[in-house]
Amino acid sequence: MKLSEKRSELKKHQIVLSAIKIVKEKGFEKATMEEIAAGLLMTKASLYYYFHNKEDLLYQCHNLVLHQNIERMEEILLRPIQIEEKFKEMLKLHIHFALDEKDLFNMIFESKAVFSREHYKEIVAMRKSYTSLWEKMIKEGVDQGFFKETEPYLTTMLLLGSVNWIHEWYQPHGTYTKEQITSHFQEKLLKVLH
Amino acid sequence: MKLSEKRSELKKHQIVLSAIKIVKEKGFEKATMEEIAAGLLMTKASLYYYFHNKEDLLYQCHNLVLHQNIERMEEILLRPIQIEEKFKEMLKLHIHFALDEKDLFNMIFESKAVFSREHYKEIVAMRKSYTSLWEKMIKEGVDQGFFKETEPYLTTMLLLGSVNWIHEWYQPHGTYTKEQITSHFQEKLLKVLH
Amino acid sequence: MKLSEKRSELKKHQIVLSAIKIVKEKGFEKATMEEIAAGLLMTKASLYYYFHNKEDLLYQCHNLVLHQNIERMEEILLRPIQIEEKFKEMLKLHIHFALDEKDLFNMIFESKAVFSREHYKEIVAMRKSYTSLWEKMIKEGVDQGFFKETEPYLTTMLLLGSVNWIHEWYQPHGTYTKEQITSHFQEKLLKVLH
Amino acid sequence: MKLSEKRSELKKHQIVLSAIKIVKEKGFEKATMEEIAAGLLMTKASLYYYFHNKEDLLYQCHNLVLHQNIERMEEILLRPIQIEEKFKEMLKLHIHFALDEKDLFNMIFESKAVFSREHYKEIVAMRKSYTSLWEKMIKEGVDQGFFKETEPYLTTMLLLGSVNWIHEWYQPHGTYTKEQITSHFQEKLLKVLH
DNA sequence: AATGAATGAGGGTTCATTCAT
DNA sequence: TATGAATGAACCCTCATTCAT
Repeated sequence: MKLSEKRSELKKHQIVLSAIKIVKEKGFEKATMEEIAAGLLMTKASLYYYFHNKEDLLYQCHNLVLHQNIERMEEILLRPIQIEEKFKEMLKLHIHFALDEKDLFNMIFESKAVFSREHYKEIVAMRKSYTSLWEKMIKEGVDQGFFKETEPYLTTMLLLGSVNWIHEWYQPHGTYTKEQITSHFQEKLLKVLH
Repeated sequence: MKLSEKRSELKKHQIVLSAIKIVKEKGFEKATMEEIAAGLLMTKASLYYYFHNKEDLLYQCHNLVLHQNIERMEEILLRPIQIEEKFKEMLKLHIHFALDEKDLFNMIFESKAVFSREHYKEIVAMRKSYTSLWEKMIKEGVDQGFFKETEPYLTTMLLLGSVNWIHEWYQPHGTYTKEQITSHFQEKLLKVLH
Repeated sequence: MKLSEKRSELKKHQIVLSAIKIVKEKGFEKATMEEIAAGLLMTKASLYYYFHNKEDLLYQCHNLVLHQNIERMEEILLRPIQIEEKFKEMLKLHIHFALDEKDLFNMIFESKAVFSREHYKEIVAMRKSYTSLWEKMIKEGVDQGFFKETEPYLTTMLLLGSVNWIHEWYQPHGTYTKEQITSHFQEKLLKVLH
Repeated sequence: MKLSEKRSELKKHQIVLSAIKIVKEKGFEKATMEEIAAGLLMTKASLYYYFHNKEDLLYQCHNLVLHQNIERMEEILLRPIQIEEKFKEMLKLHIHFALDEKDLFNMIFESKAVFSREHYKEIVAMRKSYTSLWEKMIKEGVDQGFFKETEPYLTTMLLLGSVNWIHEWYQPHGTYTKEQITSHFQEKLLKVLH
């Protein structure tokens, strides 16, 4: 890779980061090219040098974030700890992501007719990778005799659903703290697996 | 109620249904007044005869759907059946609603900065009514000694979250039928309550 | 005139009065048919039974108000008082009208491209009637040897201009009261006539 | 200032001029962005590249015109001529402006609920600057013993009102020429000051 | 590699006007 | 007489996208 290409890649990355930031602040639909560019002291026209269009840029954002999360989950899966601890850690990570990065999280888990068919296929595949990690964890628990489960997929969906929902009712200064919620969900959802 | 008023109410209802349909297809933000009107062979200007603005119309959609569901849930709660059966029935109803009314469902449970402060308050109150029914059911089970639960609210959120998510991964002609999913969730979520 | 016609005339008059009221409150351009009708517990569609269109209705308003003013001015002109007193009275009346009926006043003296050519001609004629009264008063003063003036028309325009402008800078609770202003203008403008 | 900025300023200026022209023809409220743009063979969307919104554009129009006038007036005030000559010159300038820039003039002296609170404050301040120049002139005359006046503000309002009104009755090819009118007003209004 | 400038397409909203009833 | 209902035409404004430079 030539130097110029490297510099180009770097710039692309910066743009993606800026876009992510805006999505975090304004939400998925309200993020405008103008604002994404402004965050980098660029003009929106320049963005089109690096990305075909808005959908493309947003897709890259999606990718980056989801990949990061997958990596973190994989890291947890590899730790030499009890399966129940793994489960708790994964849950904790997911919950914190959902609550701390609300809109970003939305982008990943609730994007509808925003992406092109092409990209959408890849998105589905990537999500599959993510949920597979959870299924893998469940199977590991089953193999080790800690969990009972014949439908890891359905149960993964149950787990993720319950936690994906949290950001809809969680209130930063409400009755329950993030830690209390995490703890409660860890306990209850373990019952599902046992 | 006079005939003309009845006809007016009917039209309003039709518009709401059309709006719901468009919201189902396009999502909340992408639904346009133009398209909502077109579905009824009207012009968008006509909609303003029945509703103050887009936000108002969407709020009415929200109301209609949520009220219907609350009524149905209340009916189940009053049935003279075992608490576990009640739970299963409520879950079944909620799941079927979530799957049959996909994006409308989204509108109800994911509306954020779309509604006016006035309307938003009422929405929050209405949702509270709905979740209260679930909490009530849980407490009933606890009182009868069938369930163990010290945080009915958190657990309600867990239950609803897990099923609200189904529409994101459910595929009409996929591996699992609606019935299988329902059955699986009933079984697993009962574990949470026990 | 048949009874039905009489009733119709009455209704027309009521509508005109309502329209005048709205113009007073909202200004000329912002007065809507909807609101004019609402003031009479009617629907805007009904207005079209009595008036061809908005322009027609507004024209009638214009007429009524201007005629009223003309009548009052004529009454002053006929009083058996000193010419300078007449002048002062006319000035006072005009100023009070301008300040108390701001938007109504605007309608009469600042209407631009709102009226049809047909109506506009009549409006111009009516205004001419009004200004003629001032010219007449000036001439009377000249004939009696109190005023010196060779161009009554131009001076009338000068007088009226200076007072028509007051509502643009007058502040109800400002430095100067209506009475102080009236008094100052009476004094200064008399100098113009002498 | 860079070339590009200069070009941008020029364009802005052109737009303002176009807006002024439309306002002249149609009046303040009836001037549309569409038409303002059409006058420059642009689309209305382009206008939003240079101005935040219609109100902003119209505010700039206002500014341009009023500033120009203030400058010219200040220049007259500084001339080493008799105070009565100054007065006549100022009056002449104002009249010519009022007649040559008819409705634009209206915009400046009759704008009410059109401007934002922010802009409105500045407008009031700017007008104050303008009228202050007249008051200053009057006081100068009083100090030099040529004029008698205890209320320069009220009299300024009287003077300006009388001439601001001219454009409402002046007819380019009517009985009186601009020069005759100017001459008449100079003479009569001097009486007010003496 | 970047951008100033322009635009097309569309969105929500308002309002005078019409017309069948 | 009166109106409920509908509409067309405008209006202001936004934004992704393009293109010459």
